[in-house]
Amino acid sequence: MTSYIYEPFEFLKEKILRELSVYSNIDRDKIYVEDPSKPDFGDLAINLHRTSRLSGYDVDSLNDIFIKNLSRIVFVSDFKRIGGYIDLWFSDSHLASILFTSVRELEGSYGLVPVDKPMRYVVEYVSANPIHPLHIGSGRNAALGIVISSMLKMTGHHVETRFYINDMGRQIAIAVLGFRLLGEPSPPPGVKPDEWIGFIYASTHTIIDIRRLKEELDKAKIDPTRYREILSELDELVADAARLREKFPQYFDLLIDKLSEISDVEAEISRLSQAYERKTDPDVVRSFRRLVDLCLQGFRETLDRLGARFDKWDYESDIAWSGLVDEIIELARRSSYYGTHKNAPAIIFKDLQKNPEIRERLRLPKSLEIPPLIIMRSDETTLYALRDVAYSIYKFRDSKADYVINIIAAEQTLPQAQIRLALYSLGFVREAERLIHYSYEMVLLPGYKMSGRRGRFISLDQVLNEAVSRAREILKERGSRSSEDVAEKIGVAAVIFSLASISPSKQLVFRLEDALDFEKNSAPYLLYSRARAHSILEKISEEPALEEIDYENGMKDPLRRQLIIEMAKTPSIFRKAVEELSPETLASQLLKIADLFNTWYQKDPVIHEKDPGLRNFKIYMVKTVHQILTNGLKMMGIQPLDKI
RNA sequence: GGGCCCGUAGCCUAGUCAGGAUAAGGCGCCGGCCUUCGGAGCCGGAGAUCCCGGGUUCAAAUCCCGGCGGGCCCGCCA
Repeated sequence: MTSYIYEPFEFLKEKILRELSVYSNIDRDKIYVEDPSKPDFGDLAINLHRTSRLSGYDVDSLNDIFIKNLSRIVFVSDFKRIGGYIDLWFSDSHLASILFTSVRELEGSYGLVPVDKPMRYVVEYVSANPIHPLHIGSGRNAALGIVISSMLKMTGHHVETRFYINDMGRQIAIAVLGFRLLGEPSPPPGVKPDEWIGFIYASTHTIIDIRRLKEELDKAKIDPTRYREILSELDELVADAARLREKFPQYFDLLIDKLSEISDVEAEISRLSQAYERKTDPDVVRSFRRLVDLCLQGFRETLDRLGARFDKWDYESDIAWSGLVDEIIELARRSSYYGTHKNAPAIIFKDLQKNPEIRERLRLPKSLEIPPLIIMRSDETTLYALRDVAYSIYKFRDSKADYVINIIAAEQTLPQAQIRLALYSLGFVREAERLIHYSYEMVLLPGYKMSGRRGRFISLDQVLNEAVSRAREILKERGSRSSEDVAEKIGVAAVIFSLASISPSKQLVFRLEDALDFEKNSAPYLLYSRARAHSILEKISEEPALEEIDYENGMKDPLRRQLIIEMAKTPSIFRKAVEELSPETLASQLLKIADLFNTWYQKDPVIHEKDPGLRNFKIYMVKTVHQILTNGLKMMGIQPLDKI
């Protein structure tokens, strides 16, 4: 006999409503219930007005019918009409016994509701350009990707994670130009490879820009306003250059020399870029890959630290070389949506995007007008959007995916919509409908204007290092004797949690001091709460028998009762969080459980409880808290710590 | 100019999609506790025109319309 229930609260709620429906002869779906706004209003509230509208009965008749029948339901212990509501209370012993039985039978997985239909998901995330270290924005992306993929995995889906390596385009070519001019130097000792590449990229870019601006300055002498503008821009650039030079003067100066020998820098950048895309010059290809791989080496170090793991690393250039892009171009040419836009070959979405049904199915923003997608430049090289169409198809094929989730910043809403429309118009209807742009807003650092191409940068590494050293300090202050490893884990967890626990649609101002505020609303707080629960359980040698739990007595205390109710609801809330891909829902439920647990255990001894029935009850409460926090933290991509 | 996202106490956040009770939590502030199963604690308090204005509804933070403020996007860049 299976004796566990995945969602105890939902289970009882449905049981009660079905019985009530039968007794009252009103459809279950027409009885409208809500979560009461506070514990005084019961465990569940029937909204009489709403139910009246749904069922056709007037409020007073409904009240009479329900009041008469509620007393017949064994799972309801009490009920009360207050204003427009009938508030009802679950039978204490039933609720707690279902909860604890499930906790025991589910053997550590309480809180995780297995999905009905496991699906194959691809989660593509981070995918940062490999020309400078990861920054805090990539950190938000990584945190979201970690949570989304572990939520899906832990509830039974198959997940493949992918990192798309944007190794094409002008930016990389600029870095490669500088890299080659310097003789492709390895990072100096102690310098992280991505930081090294970031230096080369920013220096090259800045030197080129200074040179270009100086030429413009000469031409602008006749226009005083423009002249002053350029002058002030130049000032800023020179300051950036000075700062960059300070890092590695000999390399910086060498770069200036070498660049000055090139008469047409732009042409050189284009030459490199095209040689790579067309794979015409093996030496250039080798340089690109060497630079990109160096940078990725640095990325991996940081991502490993965060716990962001990737099953596949996909080079954009491999997609471009694979023939898939040519296939797509061919398909586009034959398509009825083919046309020209700005004198370039394009897919025109004019009529297609007016169809409201298609807009709905492709989840295109209501009034977003989507311009044509240009499929290649006039020099016949490809554009990133088209390569991305090819890559989307590749992801579906290679992973045999049911859904592909792209975790990509909100500023790419339009190109992402273009990709879905392009897929649709080329006949990849299923892919178009199942490609999900998981969008998130920017991360701002207060008072700091970041710029990768100027090397003005706070890297994710710096943020993590600060978080860890702050964690170390706090541990020391508290007299903890835990290892350096614990400080590392707490610091990293704090950063992940602070980046993933607020709605992705909201802009996030990242304040180091907030993320590192280990008091409340933070990973350290959750970890600490779980460690307490863990240590209580460690001190208990026996496994209490479920039959020896005094449920009635256990539920008499309002603090205990409130925690029990919240814990019985948790699996459903977690399930909702997974269905809606909503890390913030997960985070706030975890905080709620931790808050209730801390408030309760503080004044109600568990181990020292004399009454055996009550003691067993409390032990099971701690067990339940422990499981919920363990599983919830794991879904957040945070490994629990038994000792802090 | 057009579009997308955001606006909830001094500050941060949940609730908004699926409208319902006195708008929920945290930080900070004020006052109190001292009983460490892990004090990173506990109790109490003050603090909100839910950006503004209209509309729909018995009922609006939530839905609709119009504004305002902030961010972002509208490239043969990625």
